[in-house]
Amino acid sequence: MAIRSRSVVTIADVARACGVGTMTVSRVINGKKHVSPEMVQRVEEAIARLNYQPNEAARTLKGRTSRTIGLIVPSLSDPFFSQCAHAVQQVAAEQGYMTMLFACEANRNVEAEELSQMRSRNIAGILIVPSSENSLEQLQELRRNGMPVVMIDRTFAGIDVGEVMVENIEGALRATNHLIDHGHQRILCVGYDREYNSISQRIDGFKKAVQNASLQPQYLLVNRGVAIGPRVIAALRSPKPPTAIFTLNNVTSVAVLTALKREEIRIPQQVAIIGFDDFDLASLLAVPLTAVRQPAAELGRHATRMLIDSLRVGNGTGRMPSRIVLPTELIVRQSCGCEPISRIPHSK
Amino acid sequence: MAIRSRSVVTIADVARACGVGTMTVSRVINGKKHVSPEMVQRVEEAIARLNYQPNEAARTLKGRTSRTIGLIVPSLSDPFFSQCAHAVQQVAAEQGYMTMLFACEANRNVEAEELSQMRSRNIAGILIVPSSENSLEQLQELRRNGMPVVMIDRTFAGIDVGEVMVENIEGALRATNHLIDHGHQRILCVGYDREYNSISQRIDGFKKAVQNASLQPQYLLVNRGVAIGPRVIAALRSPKPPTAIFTLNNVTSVAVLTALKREEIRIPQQVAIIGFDDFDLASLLAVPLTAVRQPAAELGRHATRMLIDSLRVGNGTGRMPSRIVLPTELIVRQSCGCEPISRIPHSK
DNA sequence: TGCCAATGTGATATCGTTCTCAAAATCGCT
DNA sequence: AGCGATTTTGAGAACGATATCACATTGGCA
Repeated sequence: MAIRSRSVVTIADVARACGVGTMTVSRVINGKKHVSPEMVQRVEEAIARLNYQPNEAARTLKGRTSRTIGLIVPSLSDPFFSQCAHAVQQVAAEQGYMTMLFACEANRNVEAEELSQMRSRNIAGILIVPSSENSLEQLQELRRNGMPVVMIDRTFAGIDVGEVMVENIEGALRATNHLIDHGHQRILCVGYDREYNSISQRIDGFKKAVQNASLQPQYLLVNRGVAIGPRVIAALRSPKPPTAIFTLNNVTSVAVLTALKREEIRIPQQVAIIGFDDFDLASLLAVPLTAVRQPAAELGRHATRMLIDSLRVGNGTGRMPSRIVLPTELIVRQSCGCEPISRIPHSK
Repeated sequence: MAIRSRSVVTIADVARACGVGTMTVSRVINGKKHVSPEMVQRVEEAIARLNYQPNEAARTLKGRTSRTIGLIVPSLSDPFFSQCAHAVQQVAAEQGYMTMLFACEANRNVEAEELSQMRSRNIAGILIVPSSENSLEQLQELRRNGMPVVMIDRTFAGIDVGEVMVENIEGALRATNHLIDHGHQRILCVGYDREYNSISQRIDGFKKAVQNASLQPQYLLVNRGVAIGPRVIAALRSPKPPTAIFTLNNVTSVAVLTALKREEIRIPQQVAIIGFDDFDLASLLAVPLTAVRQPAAELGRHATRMLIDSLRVGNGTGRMPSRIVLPTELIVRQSCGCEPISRIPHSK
């Protein structure tokens, strides 16, 4: 025979304990004006004594918006996303917001379902690393209803959301140039097909660098789900094989490295490699990987601040004009053929 | 002049559209009995047409509990935790629960703050990888009020929460034995001091194996915040240096590997190493790391199921009797001195 | 036929908070 | 002293959903 007693202390209890009305207590809690100092003290004492905590559900119901932001990422197994999520959660917490976490596994249905959940839960705003164009319409609908939205890492055209990106073109350009500087003439760009504009931009950067050097760009772009390793090996066994590889993201780098290891192809002697997206263990690899570092945590931080700012000023229906683009950094290690030296910060 | 219109459609709107009372609509939504089939159809149509979604805040306020679980992890940068978090989120979503994510950075104040947030948000239950004993009292208080709690990876005595652990003792024993089988006589156990019982158990397993072989256990246990790399190097330069190292967790392994690399100490020739806790890139390292694999995702899955089960049956005030212990697996690679062979599954 | 049970439906109270508005008290100024 | 302006306070109505209870309507069965 369970007696449910969770969170029994209500604002009314506090009010009664002080012999005042609930409104007075409410005003004290919310730091409003028009309360006498002594009253503030008396109420605060009672709150502490009774261990009172406001019921967020009631507040949300009344105020129409919870102090909660939703974060949708494709997955947490990719350190890029988990670092980003981590930063989001931290900044949000600092600002008094909770983070509702969603990992959609790049599944459009899941993403859609999650967005719909957001609506019913009076989420204050949405941070999303969008996985597919399919949710676009739903996001637009949410925007129309005044929901602030910030896209991280990737964006889609035609929707007025906040955007926090990295300098993909410049980063890819810089990386490719580095390979060219090493004397490579046949460079293979490996990754998933132009799913997102971030990937597109990286491909564009690669192309630009290669063409600037009057070389022929080579591509190996596959669809999600296709094993990329064997394709790379095949390319390396073709008549005029690439002497260097530029991988478009984290998972691609790992896939390629794994394949190269299995086939015992030596880096950088037989093939050099630079990856877009750095990761913690890159320096401990058999051949430490030269990589374009994306400031994952920074991305998350900026996005969260942007979102919360727009929450504060506007009532949500305002536009989301902002766009932040963060620089990348080329971390030179040995997979490109360099002796390990230094970091080359990247600026325009 | 913004007109706020978010989520205007209420249950009353649906009721009006059907010319019925709100209770009828509510009954349809919640699949209760006592509604005629035609009415169900009519209401469901209206719901779809109006794109109605129930307001969770209102439901929570009335029902006293939200369909939301809280997850507290020390950090997301450790892949062990992020994999775990990922699994939690997935299982929860399948069961219709949302996941509120918290990363406490092993900061006791943050953890406390987060727990108190949980209370005010009518969280249905808590999953926690506890960071310190400090929150124990608070957790106990929550338990007393009927909040289901499941601890993951670590537990503390004297509190009746659900527990999902791995076989730490057996895993450490197995790993240490493997080193002993390689002929090592002086094995150093490296890690952070007995902060958690999971670490304690690993140390116990190590000790047991070493003593079974009539060897002297050697320890290098530091407090959090102390750089572990230099200490290891110092130990290796002592008169009778260890010939093998057993690291107690992920971050320790990485710290040690980094130090060994910097000092150009060769693995496994100069020192062999086995780590507790495997990670994705372990096989791509300069010397692929032999490690005890913990089923991080499984841990998260089991914990989530346990929590949600206890949510369903009890009204929360029941006891949380369960304890699940999952097996580990020794992944043999080359850092132990083996040629790369196979996985040795671990069973009692 | 009469009566109890089961079914379908809606009016109303309630959850805990904040908003609106009005009343009371205080102050400043002519 | 008089009067408007300001501060301090509280009563009551929301917010949107569900629980409770009451009221019809049906059906089964003696």
